[in-house]
Amino acid sequence: MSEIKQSDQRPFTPIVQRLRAAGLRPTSQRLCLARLLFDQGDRHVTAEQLHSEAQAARVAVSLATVYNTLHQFTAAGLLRELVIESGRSYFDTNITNHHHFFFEENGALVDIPGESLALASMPTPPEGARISRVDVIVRVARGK
Amino acid sequence: MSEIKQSDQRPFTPIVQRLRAAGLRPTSQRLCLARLLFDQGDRHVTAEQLHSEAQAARVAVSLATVYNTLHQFTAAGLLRELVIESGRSYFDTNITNHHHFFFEENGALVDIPGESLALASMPTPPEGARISRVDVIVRVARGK
DNA sequence: AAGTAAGTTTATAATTGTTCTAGAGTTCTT
DNA sequence: AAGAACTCTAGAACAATTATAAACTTACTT
Repeated sequence: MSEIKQSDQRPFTPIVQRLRAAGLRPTSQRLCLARLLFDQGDRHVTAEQLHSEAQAARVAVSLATVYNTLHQFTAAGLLRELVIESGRSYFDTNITNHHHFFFEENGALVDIPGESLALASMPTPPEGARISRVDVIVRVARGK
Repeated sequence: MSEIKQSDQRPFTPIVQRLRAAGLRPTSQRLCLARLLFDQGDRHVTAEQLHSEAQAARVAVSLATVYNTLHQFTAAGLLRELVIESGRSYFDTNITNHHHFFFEENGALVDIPGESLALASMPTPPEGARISRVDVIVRVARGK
C-alpha cells in the first residue's frame, strides 16, 4: 500500500490512546494491524484477509493474534463484527450507524449510506430486554 | 429426467407435491424431517437440533441427510436460512416476510410480527443488481 | 413385475473457520 | 534492573459443515 491518509476518520483520537483507553497495550502487532485496518477508509475484512495483508506487508503476526486483536478491537468499540454467511465473520471499520448490501454472487459487502435506509417503526423489545443493535442486510443478486 | 413444474408453490399444497414440484423425490427421510419441521408451527432449528429430534423420534436419519435436506428445502423455498452467529445456521419454517429478535444472552431467535417493523425507504440497489431479500435482525440484551 | 438409470442415503473422512494451550517474549511499573 | 502482568506464537483442538464413494431407493420403461 503506498499512500497513508490518516486524515478524515471519525474519532480523531490517535490509535495509541484509544488502545490505552481500552486497557490494551499498544504493541507492535496491534499497531500494525490497526494501520492496515484504519489507514485506508472503511473496510470489511475477515481475519484471514487481514492476516494475509500483514504477511504481504512483511509483518510477522500470527493468525491467533489477528483473531485476538480483532476481538479486542471489537470489544473496545473500534470495530463492529458482522455475520452474514455461515462460518465467516467480517469486521467493519465503520462503526457509525449504517447497514449493508450483501452481494450473493461474490460475497462482497458494501455500506448502505445511513440516510438511504430507515426504519419506519421500531419494534418494542420484549419485557426486560433492550435493543442493543439493529442490523439490516439487503441481499442483492445479479439481474434486472 | 422429467420436467420440473415450478408452478404450484402455494403454501397449503401437501408436502409430497411440493417436493415433487421442486424435483425432489418424497423419500421417507425427507417426509420424516418435513413432519418434524412443519407439523408444529413456526420454528427456528439448526441441523444438529433437527438431527437430535429425529433420533429422539426413533427415525434413523444421518446428519449428512439432515444437512442435505435442509439445503434442498431451502432451495425449494420451503425454508429460509438465517445466519446470525458465526458458525451456526438456523432454518426458519416461516417463509413469509418477517424479521427477527435475537437474544444475545442465550442465542434465542423470535419472530418479529411483520407489521411491527417496517422499512421507511428501500435503498436503490447498485446497477445490474436486484434486491433478493432484506434481513433485519434486532439484537436484544437483558436490561432496562 | 423386472430391469434399469437416476436420484438418495449413509458412514466416514476431509475441510474450514475459529478457539485454546502453554511456553516464550514484551511491556509497564517500581 | 527486576518482577508482575500482559501479549504473542505455533500448533493442537474444536465445531459446524461439506465431500466421498459405496449401498440402497425410487421411478420410469418395458
